[in-house]
Amino acid sequence: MANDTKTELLNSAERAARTRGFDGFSYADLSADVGIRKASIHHHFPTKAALSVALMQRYHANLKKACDDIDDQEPTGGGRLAALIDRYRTALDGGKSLCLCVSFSTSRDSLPAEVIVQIRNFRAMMVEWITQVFTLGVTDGSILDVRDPMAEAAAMLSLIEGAQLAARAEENPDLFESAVALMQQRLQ
Amino acid sequence: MANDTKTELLNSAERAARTRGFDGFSYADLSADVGIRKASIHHHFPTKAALSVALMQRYHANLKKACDDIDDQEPTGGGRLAALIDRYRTALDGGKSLCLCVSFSTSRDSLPAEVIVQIRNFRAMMVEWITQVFTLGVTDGSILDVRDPMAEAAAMLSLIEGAQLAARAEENPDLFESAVALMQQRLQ
DNA sequence: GTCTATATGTGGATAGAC
DNA sequence: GTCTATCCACATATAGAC
Repeated sequence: MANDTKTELLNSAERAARTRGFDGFSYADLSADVGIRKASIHHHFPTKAALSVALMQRYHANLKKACDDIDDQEPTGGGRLAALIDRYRTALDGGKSLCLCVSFSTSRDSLPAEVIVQIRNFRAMMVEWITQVFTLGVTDGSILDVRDPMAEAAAMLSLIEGAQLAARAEENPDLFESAVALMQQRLQ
Repeated sequence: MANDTKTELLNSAERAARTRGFDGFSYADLSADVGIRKASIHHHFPTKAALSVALMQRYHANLKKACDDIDDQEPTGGGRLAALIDRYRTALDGGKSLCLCVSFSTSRDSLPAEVIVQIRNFRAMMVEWITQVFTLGVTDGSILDVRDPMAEAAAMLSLIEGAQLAARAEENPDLFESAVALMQQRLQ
């Protein structure tokens, strides 16, 4: 079930979208990557718009689960925020890949309206989770100098997305580290 | 000299690239926008790669000048940083447009090697300038809680670029404000 | 579910007249 | 410097056989 064609197509498409953007890959690329003909892809995803919806849906679910897993494994606010930063660091893949949400944002006008809604929901979910993490960090003293958890959360998400973008621009993961260094120093 | 065809093409291309990404516009779009035929555009910019180089070159010069102007007009570090944030806020155009550097970063693989170098130079220039602003802000006391000016600068650039991206994702400038609110509170 | 074959549009780019 | 006309590659998508 995990390695069926549909899943392989989603994997290939997500990799492509995150490295080259939504307008930067085609069904021909997926065809070459997965090893089936272009026309066969349409059987699984009738249009590229439908594919983009499926991508965002799976991405949202995956990140939600990642946040839940972090909650299970890290007891402190600081530990949870550090784990989130690490997740984005890993997703960068050495400066070759972006968060799908970041990648889709620049291609906004090429995407169906449904994906725009999905992007809004994704960001709302992330900001809400990060806000709770900051709130916990105040309570347990594991994050320094927290003024306003909600404002911190909005800034935090922009910071790590911007840090990914900087690293992607030069394909240099050091730029991600430079951008998040100050924030990491606040985590105990 | 300011409104010749070449400049109009650059203006149209920059607007297009910043709203739809480098892969999101074509010579046909520029043709319709500027009012000359596709083939005529090739007289001014033989290839799209050459056009992208010209765009980044002009963008770099424009931002350099903007920073110089801010230096002239704002005496304090806090004032200068606030002016930079305002520049990025204005560039957002209500959530429709990104910094060219941000837009190009996601299309990295479609761009000529020369542009990648230009992006690196652009970011280096910006980080250097912001670092000096933070240093001044420590001296004159106009920016609160500055730990390390260089680290602050890297984080600052990622923050405002990420904030633009968030606002662009939902075409909602409020998200830019939410992301930069905490930073603005540190400016006197 | 995958294939071949094809339709139809658009991409960047060139040749040569004016 | 701009035009018409054209090239070729590639995009998404469909029809119908196996």
